[in-house]
Amino acid sequence: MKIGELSRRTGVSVRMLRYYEGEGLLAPLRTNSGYRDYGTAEEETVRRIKMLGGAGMTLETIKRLLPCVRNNDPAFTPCNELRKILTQQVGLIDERIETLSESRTILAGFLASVN
Amino acid sequence: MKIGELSRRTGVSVRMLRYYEGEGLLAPLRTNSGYRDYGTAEEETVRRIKMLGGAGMTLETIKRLLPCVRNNDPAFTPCNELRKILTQQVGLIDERIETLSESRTILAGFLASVN
DNA sequence: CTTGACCCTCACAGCGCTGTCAGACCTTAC
DNA sequence: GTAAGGTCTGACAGCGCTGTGAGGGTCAAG
Repeated sequence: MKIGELSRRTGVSVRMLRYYEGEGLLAPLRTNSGYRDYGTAEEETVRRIKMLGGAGMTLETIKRLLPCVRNNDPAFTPCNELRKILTQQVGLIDERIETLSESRTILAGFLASVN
Repeated sequence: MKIGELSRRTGVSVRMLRYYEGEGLLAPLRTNSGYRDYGTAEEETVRRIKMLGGAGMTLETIKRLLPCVRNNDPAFTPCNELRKILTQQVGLIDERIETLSESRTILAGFLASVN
């Protein structure tokens, strides 16, 4: 399928689909005239990228994760990197939450002192 | 005092001090030769900017907040905007934490499914 | 064969900082 | 007077996306 259709199906903008490719996350075939030609597998890949991105992952990180994901369908293939990356990501998120919580405390303190 | 000294005293880089000025958060005097000349009040302002920034605020937001802060010393002067802005900021942080928590849940789910 | 919808590549812009570099002047002290 | 160190302005770069626009092919239907 062409890029417009894939975009409609996945809800990912055409711009972003091309960007994924530039970042090495997708490698669609090309027609003679140069049009990108995506298969069903690519569609699934895009869905996963979207999902992982929605979980706050960088494309760079997703890229590292994709080899563990591309193979079979319903769940993830547990390759060596997988657990490691996921664990790192959770740690990263925890840090961010921690930072935000501290900020929240500070601001809430200010707010309380203004009462 | 000159910018270098202020930088040393506050721990804010020279670059950032100039940036604050460009954003309208500081307005130091100038010597005849064009050097910035900061007073004690400015130093205190920089400390506050740093603190509020550390609490996750945008310079833009801090700028709106400063008029409520500049006047007296130990705490904040409760001007009309103050409560409103602080409340907004706390709300913003809560949203971000919420988003991150959702991401965390998703990733933790993946991680669990890999076990 | 023309029109419209789609596709291509390349590149600029913006978010909110922050570092760094270039080219040039000022100040202090020897 | 010279040298070192501080300051000035201006501008480019990077983070990780994302939209938008220009300029130009492609494909299908009428």
